[in-house]
Amino acid sequence: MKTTPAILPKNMKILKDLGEHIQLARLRRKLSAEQMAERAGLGRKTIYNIEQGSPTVAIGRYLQVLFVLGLEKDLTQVAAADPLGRKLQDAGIITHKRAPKQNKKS
Amino acid sequence: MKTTPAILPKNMKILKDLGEHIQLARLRRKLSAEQMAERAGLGRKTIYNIEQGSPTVAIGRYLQVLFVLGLEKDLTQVAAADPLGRKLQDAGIITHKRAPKQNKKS
DNA sequence: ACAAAATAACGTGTCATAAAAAGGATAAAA
DNA sequence: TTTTATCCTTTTTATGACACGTTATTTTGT
Repeated sequence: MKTTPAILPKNMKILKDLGEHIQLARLRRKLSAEQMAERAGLGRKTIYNIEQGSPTVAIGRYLQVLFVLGLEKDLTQVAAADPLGRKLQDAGIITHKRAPKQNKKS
Repeated sequence: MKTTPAILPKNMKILKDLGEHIQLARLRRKLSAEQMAERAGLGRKTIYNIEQGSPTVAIGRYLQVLFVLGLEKDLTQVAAADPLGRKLQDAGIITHKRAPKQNKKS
């Protein structure tokens, strides 16, 4: 019975901060939680959960909210740069479509 | 019967791109989807869904994956700046903890 | 070096179950 | 009075386990 994987406090904070930023952005636009819910096509409670930084809310719903705020573009930056990955790639030049085989058995 | 809210193609693309970026980051690290699943504490199918840009995957699971890749910090940038919101705020200076009353029903 | 065989990674389906989301209700705060 | 925090219940949905065929990569044989 795999349950929701434990999320480190450090990572919870990331979501909590994200929720706070979203709430502040909403308030700056003078929108009530209910108005936000309507415009995003979600329930009031989901808005609440998002602003609390709940890890269980689907990313699509976060996106709907960000879209109402006009902030959806921010998501395009996530995982886009990956400087460490580039470095790792430089070490082994060839680009694959799949991960290399890792000699699982025998 | 509120179902999953329709997500605009434009927004779907954002998620699709995010998924691709995550997959590329994984491949650069030479991790198989299964290894990623183990490290993130998720199923391989969820990894697959994330890399396809599924809007239904919980943000906490995206976060777990980003954390394995060392890219979780990218999320801290989302909704953090809000230049439009600042402008709007400048227009009406006062900051509230709640949205203003909006005369709902006469 | 080249082709074929071996094997691991991947795409995708089904199904049972854990979990998300909405709706309603209430109390408290602004 | 309106907005917000939070609880509870029910319906809907996502997730993980398993499985199977496909495809990429590596290895083996010549």
